[in-house]
Amino acid sequence: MRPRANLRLPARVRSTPQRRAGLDAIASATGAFTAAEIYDRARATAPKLGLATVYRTIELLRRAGSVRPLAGEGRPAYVRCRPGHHHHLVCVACGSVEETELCAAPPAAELARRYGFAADTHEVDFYGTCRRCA
Amino acid sequence: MRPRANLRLPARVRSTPQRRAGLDAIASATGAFTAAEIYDRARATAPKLGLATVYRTIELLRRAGSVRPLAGEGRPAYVRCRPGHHHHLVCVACGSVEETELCAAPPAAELARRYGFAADTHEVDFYGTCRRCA
DNA sequence: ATAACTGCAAACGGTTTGCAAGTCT
DNA sequence: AGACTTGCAAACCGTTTGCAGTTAT
Repeated sequence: MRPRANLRLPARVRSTPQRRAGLDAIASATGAFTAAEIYDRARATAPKLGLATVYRTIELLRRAGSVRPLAGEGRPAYVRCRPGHHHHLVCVACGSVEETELCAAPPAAELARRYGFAADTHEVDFYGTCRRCA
Repeated sequence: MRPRANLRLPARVRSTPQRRAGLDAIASATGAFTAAEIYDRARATAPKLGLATVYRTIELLRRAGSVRPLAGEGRPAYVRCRPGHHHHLVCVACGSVEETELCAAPPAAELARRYGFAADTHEVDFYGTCRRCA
């Protein structure tokens, strides 16, 4: 559980029952989630919801920075997150995802100096066992 | 081009023409590569090679730590790499991939203290522009 | 001799797309 | 009214799998 993230649709899009249902399902997700899970959950309130619409809603939120695809091990999944720089602690036991502002990235200046590499972004995900699954 | 990595099959597997072809194609890859690219390239030397065999060869090397799936943006791909702890600098312009041993990952102790999280592994990939594409 | 390996083709799972019908503003 | 959104079903893409035949050891 947890104080639910304030999750909103981007400015210029319409508010439809389907989007609200998807949004609510994502807002109440506790950890990593898949599109199918959101689909199942959201259909409780919007029975005729289509899976494609769920994907479209996720994409909407991804562009807004409120959802990220999770790259690592196992099945593809997404995480709800706040915009801005942070990384994820992914529990391989229960799938919960916690955010941390601790950043594993060497400073860009160091990469530039040593490799001539201009880093735009980086992806960092930690995989391990969370407190409750320990 | 570049000094080619010494890329070898794991100990207990058989050396077949198909595997050698796949192995060579991977060994001579300059940056990130897809299974389909390896397939195309390897068929020059092993015309009857099947795509499934390419995947099986990649999996072999992945388990040996010589190849990693690349998570980030864009199409799925793999990178050849040496075993051991390191991260990747992925050029979004040309697709080249460089390894760096630089790692500023927060020490496991810090994650444990702050989040009760026991980190097993982490994935870090940098996306930006390499020296030549600057 | 035999266990490992291969190609093929079909199956798979997640995601995307084209389109006609419906809905928000 | 008009642009945006939706559901549906089919298409897509990368990957995996079952299997009968082949090959390295």
